[in-house]
Amino acid sequence: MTTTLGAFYTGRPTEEITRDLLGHELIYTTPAGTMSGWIVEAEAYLGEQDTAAHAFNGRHTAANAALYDAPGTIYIYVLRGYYMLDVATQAAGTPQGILIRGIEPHQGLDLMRQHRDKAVPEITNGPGKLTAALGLQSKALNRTMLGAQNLTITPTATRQPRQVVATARVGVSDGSWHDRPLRYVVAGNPYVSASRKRDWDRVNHGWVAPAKID
DNA sequence: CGGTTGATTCACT
DNA sequence: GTGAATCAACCGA
Repeated sequence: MTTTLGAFYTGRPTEEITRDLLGHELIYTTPAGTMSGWIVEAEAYLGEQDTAAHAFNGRHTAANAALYDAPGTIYIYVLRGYYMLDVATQAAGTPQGILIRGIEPHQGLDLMRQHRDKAVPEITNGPGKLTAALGLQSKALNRTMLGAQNLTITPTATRQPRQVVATARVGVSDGSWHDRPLRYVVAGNPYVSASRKRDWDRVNHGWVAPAKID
């Protein structure tokens, strides 16, 4: 059987895919070095019906065309000067997707610091922050597939969340879907955006087991 | 072609 | 917690 990386992103509801994506590792390879991190926060956007989605009501423009592409296609857009990283889910023509909102750095933290001079966890605890840390400051990869260039996400989880919590999406205050629990986070992880210090799991960061020593 | 708008972040109080 | 910066993209004229 042929398994493509994109196969992970279709065949079941986008909510389920989004929840499942926590613990997968985002890996960006550049001439200066490799940077990677475990996904700790992500949001599902469910297409034409979703009042908060870019494809709400069938909106289809040059800027959001990636959402209509094959599952596993990278969707990058700029919001208030910040680059956002999404992955298209579902078959081509069904414009659903996942916004990556937080990663826990694994490889290349020093390189991330060169791109974004902040202490942990502020370096990658938001959607615009993590792209800045990676130095992903262009739309060059928009509408390309994960794994086709120098940005990929592991097809399976490399760490397992102890508990996943679903909440309303951040920055979605209007529309009938504003309360839907489509944001998934690794409970207790410090790299979850706007998380409280007192809620952090300082020992395992909300994972079932500590990271392996490479 | 100009006014408006965010799936945000940061510096303040 | 609140306000302001910021800018590509959208939309109506």
